[in-house]
Amino acid sequence: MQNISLDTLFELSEFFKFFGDTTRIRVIHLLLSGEMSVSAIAEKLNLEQSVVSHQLRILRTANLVKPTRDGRKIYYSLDDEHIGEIFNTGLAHILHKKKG
Amino acid sequence: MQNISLDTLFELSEFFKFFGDTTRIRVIHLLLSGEMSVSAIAEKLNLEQSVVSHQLRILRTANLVKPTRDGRKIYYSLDDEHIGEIFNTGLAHILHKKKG
DNA sequence: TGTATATATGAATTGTTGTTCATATATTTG
DNA sequence: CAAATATATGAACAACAATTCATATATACA
Repeated sequence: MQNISLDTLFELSEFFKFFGDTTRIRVIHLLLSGEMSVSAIAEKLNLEQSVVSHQLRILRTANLVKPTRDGRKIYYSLDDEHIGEIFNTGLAHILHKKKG
Repeated sequence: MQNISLDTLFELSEFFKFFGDTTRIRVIHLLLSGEMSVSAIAEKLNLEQSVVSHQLRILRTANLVKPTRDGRKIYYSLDDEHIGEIFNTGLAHILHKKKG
């Protein structure tokens, strides 16, 4: 293994935290299929609008999603090439584990 | 994207949580080079023994690491083929981001 | 310009998680 | 078997994070 700075390891753990919440992982999963408005996300996931907005702000601040306004709706999409890769790597693990 | 059950998405977020803590990611990083005793981990990471033990228990319960006793020392090693893959995928993201 | 709709945000609350400290358990060795 | 060493664990505390609720901001449209 390479020599990785304490700072980088900290950032790495911070990065994984974004995937470590059910609400956010569900939002991420949804956006893997394409952009979606806040209200559509809330409806699809059966969550309050405020919950979705709060979590989207966290993801947006981290540049994991990006907003595009169209009228009064704001469409969010994934803004990072690596998100799908990370998601799928983790998913492969879960599914593999399920099989035993 | 596939249809992934709510349950699986929950497990996925729980799985990523293990990587979402500085202490744990540092332990994982260390163990990527091979097995190591609890005291050696604590010394190397400059952490209290108790802190390391507590976090190792979390990783052990999740079957991410496994212990092997040798005398009074207990050596921990990674017990999951996917850990390195996940770690490196995340790391690639961080390093890529650093470059801009 | 007033009303409705879409989203964001702040404050309070609640739940969760990590660390600390003290102590327990297990193993080796004198 | 007592003392020393290695690790584990429980309880208390502190820090943090997610949700809720109320409200603010922004846009569209009559």
